Amino acid sequence: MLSVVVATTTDQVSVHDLDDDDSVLTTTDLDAGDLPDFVREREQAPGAPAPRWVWSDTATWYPPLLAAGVTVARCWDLRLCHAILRASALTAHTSFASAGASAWDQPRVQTATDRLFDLDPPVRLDPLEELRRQRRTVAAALADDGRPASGRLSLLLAAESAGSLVAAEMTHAGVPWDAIEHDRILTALLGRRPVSGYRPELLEAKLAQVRSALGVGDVNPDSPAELLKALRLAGLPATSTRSWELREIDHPAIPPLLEYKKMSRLMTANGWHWLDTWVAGGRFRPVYVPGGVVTGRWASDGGGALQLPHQVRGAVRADPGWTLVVADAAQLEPRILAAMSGDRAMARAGQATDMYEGMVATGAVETRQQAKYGMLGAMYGGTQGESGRMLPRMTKAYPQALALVEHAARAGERGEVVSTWLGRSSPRPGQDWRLAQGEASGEGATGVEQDRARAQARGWGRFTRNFIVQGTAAEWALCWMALLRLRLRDLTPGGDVTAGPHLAFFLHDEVMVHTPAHLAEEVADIVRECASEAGRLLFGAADEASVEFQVSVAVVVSYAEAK
DNA sequence: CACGGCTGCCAC
DNA sequence: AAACGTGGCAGCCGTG
Repeated sequence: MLSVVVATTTDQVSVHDLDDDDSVLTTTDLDAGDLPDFVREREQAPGAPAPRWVWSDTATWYPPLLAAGVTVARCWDLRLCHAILRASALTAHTSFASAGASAWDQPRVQTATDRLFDLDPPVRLDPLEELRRQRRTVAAALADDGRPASGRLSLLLAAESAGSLVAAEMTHAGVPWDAIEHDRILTALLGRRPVSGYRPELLEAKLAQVRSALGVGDVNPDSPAELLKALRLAGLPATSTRSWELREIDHPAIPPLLEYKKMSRLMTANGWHWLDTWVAGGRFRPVYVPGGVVTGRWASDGGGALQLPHQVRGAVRADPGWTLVVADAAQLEPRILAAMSGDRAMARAGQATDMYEGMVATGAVETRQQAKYGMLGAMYGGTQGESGRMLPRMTKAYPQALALVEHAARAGERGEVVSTWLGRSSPRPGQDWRLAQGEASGEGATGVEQDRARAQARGWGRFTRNFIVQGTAAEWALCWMALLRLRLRDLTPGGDVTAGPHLAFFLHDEVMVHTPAHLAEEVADIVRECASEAGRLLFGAADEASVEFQVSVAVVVSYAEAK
């Protein structure tokens, strides 16, 4: 059963219940403030299956429900699904793809005009019409070979929508954060918190070492230009102030400088100011942006949620009586490549707990390190170093897998679109790119222009090569979380997600569940089961040729203990 | 002085 | 070891 939520004015809502052909059975008009109770009743109605709530945008509708202690089992996020369907190669032949841009193509953030007229974007949209268009478009989806492809696309839209629920619920729950422990970490590494505008004691001392080793009194180490000048004046052969370059230089100023940079980075990115800004009431509440990355990965907005440095992970601590179940999908992208290419030799390696060891065991390479760099090179398009050297070995051992990524790279070099396993498609290259390609192939093009165009083409090829793997890995992760979320929900009494085990953090191929300690082992099993099930959901029933999606699970009090 | 480009480093 | 994908973010620095 689909229930479509429509904002009729800023404080009036209509809910349309639809039958199987999307015609309206009943309509209920409500004050917006009565929506949480209405949704709660529908979700908990005995005997009736919970509806799938269709709304313009989970990020707009769901947080107020969560704040009122109401959760929903399923939804359809029209804005996120719209974006997928507009760009997908599977629906490129439909009127949905060829129509001009509409309000549904706008980003979610309110425009100045919306605020001026006190209108939320959803008020000006017609979710019911949009739903019908999307359903028709999915039904018309066709694969490359002309066969119907609505199954995969439906799964993608469901997974994307489930992801939007997970994102809102995780922001609502927050990451359990021990501010006292965070302060302890900072104080141990940097010295006590200084008054603003000053450096903490240990950082200042480190800087004094740098200055004295360089024989300068006042260089500002935070200005790359000034620092580089000082380094060169002291006779160091530096061409930049990047740590990896400085590491190669043998000079007494280098070790303290590298330490200074590390300390300084910690203070500016995740220091006391970050703590003041982002942690409140023992929770870090990042804002996740589902679909925020072209490949389908999530982005984040504020707080740097997707780059939590290992240095501060000790501050992520379960509540008393609770524990963290941290699960990491092992070698996710190589496994994804094996599964989507149908490469049987690579799939065999992918049945091992450690896929890179599996590649060694099956004789493709000699060492785990070679396997790792070889795979990264294959997926990123590396040409240099160990990656480049391993490429012929990879191609020989795993011809089908390498052919798949090479094919994607060639398509990108020609400016064509590539798609993930479930049908999310890459953007087309920008106008500058196309212009450069056109000019380089025309008469009178200089060698420099041609070289630059070729370099740009190869660059876009590396993007599309990586897109199909990274994007499909993101789809697997969405399915993993969607399944996990529903299983955890069954263990949680009442409406509030934080009353029982719940997802607290997500990072591309890793999830964290905050759970009452006595349920930790049960949760760990569920996490593993959902990983396998996500593999079957995407790639079909398990057989001897299928990849096993292994996860390493740690039951810990502090995030620093995981991995 | 607001803004955007650049540098450098963090995560996967 | 160094350069090969996706991002966020702080601070610097030039520009209008």
